Amino acid sequence: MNRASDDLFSPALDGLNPAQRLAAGQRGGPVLVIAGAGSGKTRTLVHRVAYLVERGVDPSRILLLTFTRKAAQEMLNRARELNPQCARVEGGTFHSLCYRLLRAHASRLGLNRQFTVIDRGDCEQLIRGVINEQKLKTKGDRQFPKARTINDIISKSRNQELALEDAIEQWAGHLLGYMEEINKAAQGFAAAKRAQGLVDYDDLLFLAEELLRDHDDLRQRFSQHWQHLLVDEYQDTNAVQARLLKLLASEHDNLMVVGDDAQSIYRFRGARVQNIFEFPQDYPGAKVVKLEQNYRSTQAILDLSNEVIAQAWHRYDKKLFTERLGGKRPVLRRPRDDRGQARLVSERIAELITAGNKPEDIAVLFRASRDSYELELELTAGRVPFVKVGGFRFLEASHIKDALSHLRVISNPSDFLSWQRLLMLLPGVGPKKAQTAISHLVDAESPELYLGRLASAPGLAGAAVERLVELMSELSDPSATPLTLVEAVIDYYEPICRETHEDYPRRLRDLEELPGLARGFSTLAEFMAEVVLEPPNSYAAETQGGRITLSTVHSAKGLEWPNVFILWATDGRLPPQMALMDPESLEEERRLMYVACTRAAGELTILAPMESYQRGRGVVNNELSRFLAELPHGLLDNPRENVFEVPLPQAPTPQSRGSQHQDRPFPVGSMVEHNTFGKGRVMGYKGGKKILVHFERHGLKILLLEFANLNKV
DNA sequence: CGTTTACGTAGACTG
DNA sequence: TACGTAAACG
Repeated sequence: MNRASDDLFSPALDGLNPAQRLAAGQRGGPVLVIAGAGSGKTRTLVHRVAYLVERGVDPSRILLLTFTRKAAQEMLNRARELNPQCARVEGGTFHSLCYRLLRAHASRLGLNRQFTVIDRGDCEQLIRGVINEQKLKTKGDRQFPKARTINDIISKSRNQELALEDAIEQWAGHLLGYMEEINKAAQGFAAAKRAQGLVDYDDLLFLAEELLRDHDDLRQRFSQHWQHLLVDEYQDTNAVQARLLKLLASEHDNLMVVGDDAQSIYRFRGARVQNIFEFPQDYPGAKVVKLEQNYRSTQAILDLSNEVIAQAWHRYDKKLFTERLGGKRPVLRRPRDDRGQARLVSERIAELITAGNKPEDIAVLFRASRDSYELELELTAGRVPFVKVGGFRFLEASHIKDALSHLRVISNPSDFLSWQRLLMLLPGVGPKKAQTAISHLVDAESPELYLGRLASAPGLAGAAVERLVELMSELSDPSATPLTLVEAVIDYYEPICRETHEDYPRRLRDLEELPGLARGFSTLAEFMAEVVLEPPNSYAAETQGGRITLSTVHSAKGLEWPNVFILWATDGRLPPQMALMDPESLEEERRLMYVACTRAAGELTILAPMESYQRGRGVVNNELSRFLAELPHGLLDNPRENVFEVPLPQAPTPQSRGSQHQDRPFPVGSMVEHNTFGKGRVMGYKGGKKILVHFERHGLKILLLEFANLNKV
């Protein structure tokens, strides 16, 4: 009878705590799950999937969207253990979903059906080409923005949906003088993509939105097809992703999003933490469930983490708690410099391993990829095996791009970017000859024609070209599998790689990874899309056992280890110098520190070298990261066993601490009214003196409490 | 002579 | 790594 009671006894909800059960056992409609770090978010989603299937929802009509495809696969594997039928649930990333939709309906948008997905490096090269072609840069102009910078600006303007000028103003004010050139570059870039059938990551989202928005039959069809949508990491979605969800959910509103505003760390690439705040308004009647019990860390680590995030502008107030009371207090150590830091960490790692800890239970986290450089040297010297995650991307390595460019022109012959790349591998061919050869290819329509023209293009002759033509005709065999194609390319490219790269042994080893990736794909297009769409970090991580992990904080998102080290917890590194001027960036850095701390289950060691060497400035003193310096005493252990180490800075004065918690006249989340700005919602407090309000008509404002003159609504 | 290639140096985050 | 310049190539 009682509908709630049959849910309560659903086997699919076994083993969940009450809050998790409440979330996983929703029948439908919009649901927002605020899932604190380590609160069993994945577990909840897994059980949610099993619950829906158990209730009779066709598994293939459930769609699970996650940050990486690997995350989706892992969740679905776990769900399958609860109910084998869950194997048929569909899962992936936003980008892979968009790719599928576009692939199936490219013609509706007038898009080349053979379109190729390109990565950031490709975008930059395309922009570089436009700059040269249109002579946007006057010779010797050192101020002229790099292709990378221009691409960043374009991508930011698109992700945040700002006019290009506004994006330049906000992110690169010093380049306002190049407005016209950047504008032309952006237009040329867009034109080049269109002409060559290239689609970048941003395009995937916007084109898919266009497809569903402008073609009502498709919107209806897909929305009806996926009856339940589950979205992980909602705090890191951007505006267009939120609109895509709206379109996909339009027929039923069965949308569950899961996230944690305190862990939003992708603002720099367009993520809108507001999405998670606005969800209840976007979906009136949405249920909000908070998961606050942490199953990962000891109380000592949570105490620190809670304080780190306590002053953040986050609206969904929550305090993590755990049953793992006590635990070792996190340790703060202040070695003299990065070598001292590397030595301390590697020594401690050696101790941990000697004491019986497994290497794979140890992780070292840092803000930027190069922050681990000294430690890598130290670990290599000490023969401690490690795997580094983040920073380097397999697919962006030049030798991988070289090899793949041959396959790209097979699946999309108008991909001139790849033609250029592969032609320039030929001896005696530089940008000029490649360009003229390509202009002879332009109006060829079939791969065969391309081949004919390639062989006869002016300036191209000789044994190397013959080998290339031979390879291309081999690759044109429509019955060949991706695996055999990849092997043919490697056979062809290997001698070139040996010639051009000093460090060819390492590069050849990378190339040997490709056949393994290609295995199992039946079409070249599928394989190429997979390789571009799946963040390549995950490939290496699969095979690693017996190694400690070195990772950027971003790449560590969602993961945990019993023992965690955080490097460079200093002002200038975490937060980085660049973030110090911009309050919103600084907030993101604080969340990053929070994410870093909450990765630790049992033991957390934070390092903050006293000094560092900076180009142009020599040796400089480092302040302890402001996110730690502002904390009350007692949360961190600060041993003085090392001569270079210094005690914690002065504890904050009693009144400043007191004021943080007491002078909060309006509860976070409540509505207030301001004389000029009108109504708004309290998002949080800043430093005890400032309040953060999101006004309905004026957006986010930081106001001084003393003068704001706010009234309760 | 126009191109390609080799080389030295400035500059770097995060996916 | 990428760009600018200079040497080498054809």
